[in-house]
Amino acid sequence: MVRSVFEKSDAIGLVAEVFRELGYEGASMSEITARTKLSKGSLYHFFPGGKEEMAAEIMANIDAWFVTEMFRPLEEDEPRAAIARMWETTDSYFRSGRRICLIGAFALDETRDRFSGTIRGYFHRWIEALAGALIKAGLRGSEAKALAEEAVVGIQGALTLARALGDDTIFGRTLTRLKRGLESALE
Amino acid sequence: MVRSVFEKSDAIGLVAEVFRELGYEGASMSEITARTKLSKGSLYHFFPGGKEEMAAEIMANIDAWFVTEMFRPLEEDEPRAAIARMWETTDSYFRSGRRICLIGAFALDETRDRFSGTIRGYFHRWIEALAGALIKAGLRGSEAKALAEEAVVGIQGALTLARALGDDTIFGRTLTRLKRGLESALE
DNA sequence: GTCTATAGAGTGATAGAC
DNA sequence: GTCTATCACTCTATAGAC
Repeated sequence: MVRSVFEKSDAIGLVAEVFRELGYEGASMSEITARTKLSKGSLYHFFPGGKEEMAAEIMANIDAWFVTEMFRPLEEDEPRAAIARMWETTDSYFRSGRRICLIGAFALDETRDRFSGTIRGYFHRWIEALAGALIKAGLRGSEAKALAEEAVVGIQGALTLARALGDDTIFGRTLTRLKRGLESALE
Repeated sequence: MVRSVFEKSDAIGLVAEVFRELGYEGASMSEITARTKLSKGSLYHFFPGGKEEMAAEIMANIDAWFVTEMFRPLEEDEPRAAIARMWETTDSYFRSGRRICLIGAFALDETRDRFSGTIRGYFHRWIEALAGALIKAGLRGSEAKALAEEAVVGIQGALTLARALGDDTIFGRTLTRLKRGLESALE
């Protein structure tokens, strides 16, 4: 018998891509087993709570990644450098718009009610961390908050339109516009 | 026996709200019958093609509404007045951000593959109609296109964040910002 | 031997179609 | 309401690591 041994963290990444492509309700266990090549035994071993636990762990995993790679740098590092890295991180994480934001997608339907704390926390911290960096870089609080909100709104909207239009250029174009908006406010 | 007689157009509106709340995969036939009070018999009478036909007709219906109320006015009426009305129509249609964009939500998961033509056409026509009005109002084509895209991106992003954050103010704030951006470009 | 990870048939419930 | 397919999930068996 051939055995492939996975770590739980591998399973989280594989299952995450299925949820990202199919949505929470659209990702059936049989599609998850088919696409990940993980058996039900493995999946229920890693996630005894089933689909809901899978999604919760995936979201926690995404949130933790953003905290490490983006939010904490914005909160703690030199603000202008951290903001510059934020744009790069955003473009590479979302693969120039070809990959959607799972947390944003879950926010749109009733899936939100299962995970509302994580969803709200993720977007709230992103906006607050960016606004904080803008304040440290010299902006007034009200302007910083407005620009941070505008940036996160723009990123989410561009992800929706990139997929809706099948347009590989709109995400990069939007990031460039948002980046310039912040830079001109900081001059 | 009490009978409520529905027209197909009534059924479309009722079922649309269920899809909007639950998503395509999340909206099971039993939830649709429970929430609309329409029997399975009525639903299959109106939509012999089942769920997929329901969703297709709902999207066509939404698209037609936007063509009449927003896209054709932008294309044919006095541009500044049509743009001013677009902001009002957008705010009231999406109920100040409490109602999501069904077509945008369908774009995010594999549901998109079923309806990609309608989804693409809707957003493409919105951007083109707004850009056309901006050109008629005096802007250069490249600037008009960029601002139109920015507006539709911002509307979609604000809808996502309004639901994600449970924030009733972000949608109105975003519309005001986008409106001012267009107005200052037109001065 | 014990233990964990895996495989996948089997469960009752519920899906969408009619 | 009735149909069959598929749903999320359970459970037994067993492979390999120790």
